Amino acid sequence: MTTSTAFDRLEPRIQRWIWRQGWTTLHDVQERAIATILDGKGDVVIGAATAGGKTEAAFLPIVSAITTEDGNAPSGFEVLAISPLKALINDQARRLEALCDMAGVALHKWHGDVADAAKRKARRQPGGVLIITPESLEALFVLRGVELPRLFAELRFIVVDELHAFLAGERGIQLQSLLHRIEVLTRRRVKRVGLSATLGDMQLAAAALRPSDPAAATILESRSNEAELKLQVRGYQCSSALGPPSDEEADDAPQQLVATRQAIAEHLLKVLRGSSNLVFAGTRQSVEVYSDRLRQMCEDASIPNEFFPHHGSLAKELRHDVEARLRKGRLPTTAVCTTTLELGIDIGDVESIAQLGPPRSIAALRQRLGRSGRREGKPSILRIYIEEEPINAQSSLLSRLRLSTALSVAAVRLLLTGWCEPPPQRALHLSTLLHQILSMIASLGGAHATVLYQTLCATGPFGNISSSLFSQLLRRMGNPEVELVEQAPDGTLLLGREGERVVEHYTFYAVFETPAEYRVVAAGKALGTVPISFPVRPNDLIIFAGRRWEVIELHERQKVVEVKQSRGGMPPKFGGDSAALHDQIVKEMRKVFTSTDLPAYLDAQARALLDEGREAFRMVELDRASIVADGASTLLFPWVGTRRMTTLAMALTAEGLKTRLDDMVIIADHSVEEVKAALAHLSQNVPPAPLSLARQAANKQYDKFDRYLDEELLALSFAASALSTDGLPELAAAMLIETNGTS
DNA sequence: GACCTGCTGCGGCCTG
Repeated sequence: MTTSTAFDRLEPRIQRWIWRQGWTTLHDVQERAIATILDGKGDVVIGAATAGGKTEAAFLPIVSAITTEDGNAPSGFEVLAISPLKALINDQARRLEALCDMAGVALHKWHGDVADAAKRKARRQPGGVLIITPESLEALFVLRGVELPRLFAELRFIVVDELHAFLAGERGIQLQSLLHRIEVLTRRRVKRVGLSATLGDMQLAAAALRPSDPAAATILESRSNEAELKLQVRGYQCSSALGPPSDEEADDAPQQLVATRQAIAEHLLKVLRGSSNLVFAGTRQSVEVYSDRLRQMCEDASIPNEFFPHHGSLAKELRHDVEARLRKGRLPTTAVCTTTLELGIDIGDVESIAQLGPPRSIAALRQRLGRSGRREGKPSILRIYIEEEPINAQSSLLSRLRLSTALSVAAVRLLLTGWCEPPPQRALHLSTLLHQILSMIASLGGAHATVLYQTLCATGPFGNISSSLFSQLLRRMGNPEVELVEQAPDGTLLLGREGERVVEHYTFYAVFETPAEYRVVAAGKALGTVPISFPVRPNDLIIFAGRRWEVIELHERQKVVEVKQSRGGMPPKFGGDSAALHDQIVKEMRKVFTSTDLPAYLDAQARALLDEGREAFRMVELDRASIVADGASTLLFPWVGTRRMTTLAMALTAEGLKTRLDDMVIIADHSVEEVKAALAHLSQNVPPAPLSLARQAANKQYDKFDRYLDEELLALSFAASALSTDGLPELAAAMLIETNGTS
């Protein structure tokens, strides 16, 4: 440690803690973070891989700074640390305990599972570090508004863990709003430190950390070398003659799909057995199918099972068992999982990653890849498995294009260039703004409209809300049909009847919606939850938690499904929205089709599939045309992402066409000539306003509090978040030119 | 045809 000047600047007790860890050097990013956090005035973003020492990089200097400040017991929290998961708070607290202890700094964890007594104690004697979820912080604002100025009077640092998890979505805006409201009540700017995975442009992380002044942040990225990448894309296209389909699935899935899954499962068993791995299956249903199949195969071969399911609808205990087994690393363990194992939960290093089905987000793919090859000298291993259906002369063009194969190749090409999606463009977030208005009124015991606007919009994170739109929203909230707020004679806004009902319920604090569910219980033990929308009746057979069950009883009132072990069954359908594709990925797919190289990372079957796709692409001259007749309908290939596809389809609808949307294609129930006429009109005119397109869309309720908005507010919200008419005439024109160019 | 996250106060009962 003799060469480290950063080390010398730490408080002696912190230095002693470092010695005690047996560390001989500090990571490069830790060295730089110590200097930057102790010196600088501004914010800091620390970017490093999972387990890259980010937590220590932030907390060594921060704890050092608050110990040296004064010897007296503080009368308020000095550090506010926000984390997106309860499990991460527990991990974090475990890692920081000894450090804080040694430095004489208090450490309080605070989330829904923390005992009431500990929370009361923290409120009575606030000090040191508070680690908390956004929802629990929200609850503090709503329930303890009067105490907050005292609790945060001595605040010196705000740390946001897993900052990248807050980049998109309502939860991120909620967090920005809460942090801003803290600075409003303490009347000073508090230094923010964000800890993030290194994904794409780190300036975007700085903007999420402090939207009002991203330039004030210093960005520190870990310089650690990335591991070598070993990569394979494996194609599967089985006819029904191959593989023994399991009898139970045969009713639901086509025979060849069952055979394909069998072939993929056999390969997974062969290459993954004996080591620890993660298999990202894409959907919870697919997790259930594969983990059940793999367990069955182990049993049939009389070998111990190493394959376990992990997804958000499984009971906490079951998930913890899998995480602990991976972390301990004594037994070979493969988790078949959804995005639940993408975030920084400590599961140690794994040998390889498998991705079932084409990746739809490069950011997520990079995040997954970061889970393997972390040990010195070990490569990252990624296998992508693709299913395509058998084709014949009658098959549709969309099947013959082998879109899953092309998408996988496009994703790998982008992964290798280092590109990844930026977070989606800023939306209006009216649902969360409505929530924050209610929260502020509850917290302050009433507030004037100008204070709300000033705090949340003029200086806060809802900066793209005009004062007239804000008034429109407030009027709606005060509408006698809605009754969220009412106005006192002096103009102060108070909670209305419905407002009180909503705010007083404990479900108020989270800004995201969760569907109603049944709990699944076997012999008194919780297995997890299934959506209410999934029909279950007594005697039904289901696959759940990687095993097979029979439903004994359905307790409708308690929302409990009782099951017992059984044979056979179907996995539940969990539902969900479809994922959006970014422009860049679809653009890259077109390049994959028009180029001729066969990358070495494709196996023989995947090469054959890619060849077939390219052949189909050339046959209909998609390299020169974007509009293809397909029976009575016409297919449009704009080669743009979901957002611009949606906009184009809605613009065509406004031109009087009947259209449907697929991933890569718009299907119009019209002749090529009619489609061309509509495109020509779009290309020659000022694009329609997104709002007027949005007004014709059905089902615009997406977010938790959208149910309180009227049609016009919903249309505004939908237009801002789902549509983009930028370059629409040019897109229409380009599609026509290419098409006409062929004649 | 995708995924994930989170939550308070209080009444009632049991144990030492």
